[in-house]
Amino acid sequence: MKPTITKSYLYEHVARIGKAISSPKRLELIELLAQGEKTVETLAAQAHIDMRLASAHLRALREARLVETRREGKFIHYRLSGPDVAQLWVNVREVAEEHLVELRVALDQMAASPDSLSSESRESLLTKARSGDIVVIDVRPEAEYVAGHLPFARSLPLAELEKRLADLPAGKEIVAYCRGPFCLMSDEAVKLLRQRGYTAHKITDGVSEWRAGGLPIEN
Amino acid sequence: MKPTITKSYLYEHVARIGKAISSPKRLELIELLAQGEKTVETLAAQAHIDMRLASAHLRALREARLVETRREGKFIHYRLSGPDVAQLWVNVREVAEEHLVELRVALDQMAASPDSLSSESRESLLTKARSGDIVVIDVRPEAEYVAGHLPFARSLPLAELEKRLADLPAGKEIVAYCRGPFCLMSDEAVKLLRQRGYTAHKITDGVSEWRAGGLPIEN
DNA sequence: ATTACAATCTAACGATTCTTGGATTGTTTG
DNA sequence: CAAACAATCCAAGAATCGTTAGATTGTAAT
Repeated sequence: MKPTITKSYLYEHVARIGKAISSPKRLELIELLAQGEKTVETLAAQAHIDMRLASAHLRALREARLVETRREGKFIHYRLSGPDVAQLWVNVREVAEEHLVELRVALDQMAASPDSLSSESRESLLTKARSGDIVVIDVRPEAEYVAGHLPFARSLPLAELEKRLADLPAGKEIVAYCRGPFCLMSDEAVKLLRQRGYTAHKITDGVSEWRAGGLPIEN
Repeated sequence: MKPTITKSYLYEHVARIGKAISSPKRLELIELLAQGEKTVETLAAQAHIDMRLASAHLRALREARLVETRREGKFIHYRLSGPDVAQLWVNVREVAEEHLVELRVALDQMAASPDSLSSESRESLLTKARSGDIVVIDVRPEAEYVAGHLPFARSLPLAELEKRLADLPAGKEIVAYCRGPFCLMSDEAVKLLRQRGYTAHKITDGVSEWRAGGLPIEN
């Protein structure tokens, strides 16, 4: 039996996307997947949830066609079904930041600790990084760096930062970034670097925000 | 008692936006409000739902801060809280069209009846309208035209089209538009015009899509 | 004041959704 | 074949959501 094509039939399908992004856990999974393809296990670990719960949420995302899967041995790798999905996540988050006061104060409160370079434009950061004036470090897990990173950035995962401090030039200004405005890894990195006498800042942009701004991503 | 600022607290707020757009009815209301501010009564009528149900859905949208209200006598006018909300609607709909096959076939089936100028670019349409090669008509209710319309378009609501046919130049090509890809008013207008011997086409763009494409809106 | 009417509020039912626990499938390795 | 393990499936209780009906609020007109 064919579905009757009414107006409400069309809206129902769009609402499937809305339902998919109506759960905090699923949004977190989408943000994690925006950093690159991951297995259910790593997704569950990084979102701090049970693997069975992660699987259930991923099922919902897959039914809304926002994610796709690929089997490799006994692992199943999930990925976003397109760059537009990461773009949608950024878009929804920006609308939330614009209109929900509670969210804005929470973000301000977070950003208060290590001052971020919010004033700095993306382009000027790019030219400074190109010229070598600053060193841009990607503090996410290395796998995410490999999947795509900001131009001129080098990988220096937060977990290894302490033992790999020697890799960093002494005098230069360090700029750290991670998964985006909701991610705290760059804050921790900046805190650590300042304790060791470095001049360090963070930017709130992640790869998705950078790409949404129309700027290039290296691979 | 202050809310604890955890990661999940942030995602919960973004999910409020997701929840707001997870209902077909609410999406339809958002699309209607994207055409301009409206009272609860007109919203209920145009969405073909009970006023009390419309009120309940509008309440949900207001709690997610996607709409705002203004009282005028015994009427309460609702409007989107910003242009970014209309943009979000377009964005979500585009993601749905991209990934949900059922939606795409339904749209194709609809667009089959009066062939649309999908091939035509927005810019070339704009230049043809400016030069007077074609006549662009806005077949939405006049109030929506007043709230904002495509450049060089004239208002010719579907309800009045039949008695105001004399307003249209005989030889020229007519291009009709309405609220967007989900709206059928332009299809009906084209059907009527062709029956009367006019050369008529439709474009699926509405004001929101036009604006999302970076093009100007007159007022 | 009384009436009319737009809009909201309250209550309640059925239908979903979220989450957890236990069982099951599918693949690799010994 | 058996054991180990990633991932899914299934079932069930708690919580939330969508919808309808009736009652209520607030403003304007008579």
